[in-house]
Amino acid sequence: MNFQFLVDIFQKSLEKTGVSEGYKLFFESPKNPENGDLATNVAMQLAKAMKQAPRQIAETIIKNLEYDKTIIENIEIAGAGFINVKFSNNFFYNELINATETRDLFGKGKSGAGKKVNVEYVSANPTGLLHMGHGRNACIGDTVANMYEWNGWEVTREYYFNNAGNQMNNLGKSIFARYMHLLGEQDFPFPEDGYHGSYIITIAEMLMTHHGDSLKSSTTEDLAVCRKYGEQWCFDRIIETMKALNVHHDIFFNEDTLYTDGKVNDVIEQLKALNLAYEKEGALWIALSKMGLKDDRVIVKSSGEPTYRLPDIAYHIVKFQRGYDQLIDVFGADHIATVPDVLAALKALNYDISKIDVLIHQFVTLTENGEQVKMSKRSGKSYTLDELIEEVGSDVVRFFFLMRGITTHLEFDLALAREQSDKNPVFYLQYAHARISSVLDTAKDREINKKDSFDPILLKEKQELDLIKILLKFPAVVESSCEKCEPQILAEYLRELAAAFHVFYHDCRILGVDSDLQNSRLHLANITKIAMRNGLTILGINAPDRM
RNA sequence: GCGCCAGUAGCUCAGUUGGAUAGAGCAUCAGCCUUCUAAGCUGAGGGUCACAGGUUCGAAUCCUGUCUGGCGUACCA
Repeated sequence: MNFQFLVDIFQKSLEKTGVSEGYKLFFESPKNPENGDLATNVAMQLAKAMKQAPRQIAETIIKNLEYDKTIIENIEIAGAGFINVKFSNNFFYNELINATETRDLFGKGKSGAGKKVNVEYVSANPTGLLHMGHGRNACIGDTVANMYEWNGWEVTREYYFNNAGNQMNNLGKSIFARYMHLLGEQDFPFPEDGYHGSYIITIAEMLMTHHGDSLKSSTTEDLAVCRKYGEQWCFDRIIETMKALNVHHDIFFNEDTLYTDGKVNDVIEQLKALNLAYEKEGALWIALSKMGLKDDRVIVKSSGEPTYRLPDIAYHIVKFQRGYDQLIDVFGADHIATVPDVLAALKALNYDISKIDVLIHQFVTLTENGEQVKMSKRSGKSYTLDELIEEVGSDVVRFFFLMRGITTHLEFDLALAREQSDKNPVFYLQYAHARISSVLDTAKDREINKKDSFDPILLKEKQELDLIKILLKFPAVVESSCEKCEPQILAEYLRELAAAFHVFYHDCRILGVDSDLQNSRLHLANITKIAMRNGLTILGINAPDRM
């Protein structure tokens, strides 16, 4: 629904009233339906400046209002000075016709037409299997990317593959130690902060089948083989897990290319040229204190290895140079410390950081029977994402990760997720879709053919009008959930839509009523199905025809 | 110590640039299937919006302080 016309006619009325500033004209839908379809508080905002009672101002505004009475049924003053607008049913009927004409593309927006966005998500190190936290990240990132696509953006989905640095060496050493153990060298020391998971042993076993004891001499090359082998194994498994979760990427950006292409050195040179990097105690520091932050940080360790901040900066520059209109990073709360540093450095290097949107999601806790299931990659005791998907299915996993706001801590209730019943919230949505499919199938079986057009005026029951009104919000919800990068808004909306459909279905028969009414109701059911399917598709969840 | 996120019904969470009587799901209780899928629908109970101040016509929402939990505060990522 497009309410711009409403803003326009109010704007005109305000001009006629002689008001030109001191207010922000906007409409919101009142909680209580008795207060109409849309309301504005503009009269209350003006009360002080105009030195008049809000209700009196509202009266003047309404008097100067010119509007089409076939579209707006009623405008009245209520409460402390709200102006409530009630649309006529005709308005909704026209909008419903417009919506059905978009067919399968209902909800598709154009606000991003011609613009390019890069969404980076998951970006887990290839040092192990994905766990719950990565799962939330993957679902948020993938869904945000879907939302941008639905609003007309050209979307690049990217995974930053940290295959350089200390953690990778650590992986190589852990694998090598297990490899030595398998060769009977039980006393070979396991690295102190090594990876303890059983998958390391699996990798070592495979390594032994391929290489026998040829790596035993423990040269740098041997360790590099372990490292590379482990990286590939982890990468393959990560891809598999994401595939099971309906998550994919267009680009896997390898961190090590930042070194081979000289991008990291470029950053160092540029920072030095701006006098923003300096040597101290054998390390290279970035002068964040000159950029408005509190402490300077090391970007190249005294060992000669860079810290994560440096490649992070270089990587963002690479993304900037590809010419996106917007860059989105999806990070877990544990990465929060790096964000201000990277942004400050990019700003100092003259990049427009207003194009960067960093989404920080809070942690996931997995509970079962009121007890927390801990997950830590290095200790090895973890409930992997694979196991979770295997156990409850991808649809449930995705919905559980998306049904909460990204800034809140998410409690993943395993018992509830396992529940294959009406208690499980995702089924409520899928069931609405399956029900509609079933009715449409039954109609076909009975050789009831939906006509090309329908008469919306026949849809005059309260349940029908309620459903229509909620249905018409769909495109705006797709747009605002994208603007706010908040999948939860869409998930919550779909629950509301499903509820409105279930009530309609319960109270209004679709098949077997008067044939014109039957035709109109079939159309209403059909467009509801399309909205539900499109919404679920954006969330990456299946819309089943049968349950 | 400092920074970020959070604190709303028994539990998990919504609450749109400050708005009208603070909502939903689950749980509890009471109803509804000879008719298109009961994984559904209807109703009831359930609240000091962590606490204390402040801003104003109006605060769960904004400001200040306090308390509680999570994350961070590395020459790990």
